[in-house]
Amino acid sequence: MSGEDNLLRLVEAEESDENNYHLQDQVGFILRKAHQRHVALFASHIGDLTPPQFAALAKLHDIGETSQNQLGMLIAMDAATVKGVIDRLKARGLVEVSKHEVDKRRLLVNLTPEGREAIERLIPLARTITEETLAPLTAKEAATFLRLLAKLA
Amino acid sequence: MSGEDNLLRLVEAEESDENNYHLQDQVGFILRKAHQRHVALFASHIGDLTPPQFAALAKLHDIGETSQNQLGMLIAMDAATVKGVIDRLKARGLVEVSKHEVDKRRLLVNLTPEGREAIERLIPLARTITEETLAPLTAKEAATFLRLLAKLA
DNA sequence: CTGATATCATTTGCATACGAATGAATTTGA
DNA sequence: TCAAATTCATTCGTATGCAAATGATATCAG
Repeated sequence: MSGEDNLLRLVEAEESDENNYHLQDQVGFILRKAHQRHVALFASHIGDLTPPQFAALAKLHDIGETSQNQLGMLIAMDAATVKGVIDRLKARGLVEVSKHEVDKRRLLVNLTPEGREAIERLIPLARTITEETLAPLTAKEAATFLRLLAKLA
Repeated sequence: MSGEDNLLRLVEAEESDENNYHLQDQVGFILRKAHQRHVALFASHIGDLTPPQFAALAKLHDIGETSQNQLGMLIAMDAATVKGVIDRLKARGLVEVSKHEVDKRRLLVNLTPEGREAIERLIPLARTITEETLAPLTAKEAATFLRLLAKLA
């Protein structure tokens, strides 16, 4: 096969690195898969609560009563999404809501005693999930990864 | 304030690093936010296609006709999810489906000419999206990040 | 050859996730 | 002060994402 033939093959089959788009190398695609893996790990340890539900309970445990909107800000959910999450936690008796006395637009959300018991029981499991998610990395790699990931988020 | 008072405050308020759980430092939470940011960037450049839809078209462009199930494997979607994605792409005329002649269980999926035109037009935009997603990192950091992220995914 | 097993696709149900529109309440600014 | 702009929450529509159940087809094992 001549050099021209090789060049022709490259061009026609788009095999050169510059012309060929590799989905599996794109940051967005790998980010989506890494996120999927984490969610699956989470579900394997905490089957009756989703990561967003856990995030809501953990944040309420951390900061105490707050408005639904403010909670959404803190756990990176828009208003429509946080409403659904809180509705489901409320239906299960893990949070309770009340009207803000002064600002009647606001809906205050707080843990119930059951919610507090649940989140305190689950936090150790969450630490395990974090460890397992990072298990493919060495401690040093994990620290580097978290630093860079935080810059992207 | 005495030393005992300080210790007491630490214990009661759970302010020690070991007792306090910081949601915003957990890899799962940051992973979710980084993914959200990428999806938003994607939408700002490619408004009429979602990342999963783009992934399906890009993979079909890469490997040609394949079964719906096989495509799902390649783009990390379960059977139920990939069906919805393909249904919507089909409704827009970007892919077409046909029965496998031998194995009657399989549904073959392929790009239409319109789908091919679309994905070839969009791939340059996807490269830009990848660049913008990684923009907070230096080139060296981005390479490190992608290497570690791939180990997690 | 045939019953057990496995694979492919579909459907249902539930849970994010977000844009857009809406209504109620509050804050701002001229 | 009071009309305009903003904020908070809700609702609707669309799109993943996955578990579980189901039906059709194909493969395997005895």
